[in-house]
Amino acid sequence: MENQKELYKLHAEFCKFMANPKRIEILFLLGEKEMCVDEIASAMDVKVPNISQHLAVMREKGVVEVRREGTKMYYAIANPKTLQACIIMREAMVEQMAKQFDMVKKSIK
Amino acid sequence: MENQKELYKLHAEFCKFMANPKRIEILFLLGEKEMCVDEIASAMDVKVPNISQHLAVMREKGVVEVRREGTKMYYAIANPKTLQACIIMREAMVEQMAKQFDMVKKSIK
DNA sequence: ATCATATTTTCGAAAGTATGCAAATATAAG
DNA sequence: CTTATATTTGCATACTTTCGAAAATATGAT
Repeated sequence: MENQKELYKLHAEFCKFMANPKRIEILFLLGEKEMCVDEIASAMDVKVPNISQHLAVMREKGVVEVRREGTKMYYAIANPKTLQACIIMREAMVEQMAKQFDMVKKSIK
Repeated sequence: MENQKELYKLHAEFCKFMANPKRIEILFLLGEKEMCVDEIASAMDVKVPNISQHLAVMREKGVVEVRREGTKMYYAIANPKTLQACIIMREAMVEQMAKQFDMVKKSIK
């Protein structure tokens, strides 16, 4: 029964990668194709060390996988379900915002 | 183009509710049925004010909705997609753990 | 009004996270 | 071996999150 708590802990730990806008942007970029660090950095207009740190977070959690090619490190999404879940979560957010906007509209008129 | 960044910010903000094991547990509890604060608190064996704080986070983000009945506040999931996405995210995590475990096994023998 | 019950808010301490920059490391090519 | 390029690490600082205890608020019943 107490293992449940441990599972929720792991689950939250895994999901923490989504608590930062840059990491979500990285996930969507990698959804298109695998990319190396400086490609991601210039696509996002963010400094390389910062991207590298965010990739480290995603790597530790097993969200992305990495492959070396010469001096370059190519990052890719480890499991497409991660992106799928992220997209559904965004849909839920957008639907919720629409719902709340509707309520505001109705309370005005 | 810069609106993209704003969307990722909102997306991350919304997803932050998943960055805590107790909030994930609350989401799964509410997936079964709507519940009031002290029901959730005793189901989870956590102090009521703490649950109330977590529910406030989830309310602000629009993850849960609330309905008053006398002195009690009944909480429910605002959009079932939120739970669906959360379940898929957990599947991704479990699959990833299995994959990593396999790699460890192979590197031992 | 007063009281009991349910919930929320506020405060402060401890722990955790984000960011930028400089320094360190790893690989490839000359 | 030296240099150039790509990436990671360390560290200081600022910011955020979590939680418990106590105080505040809201509703319903006496």
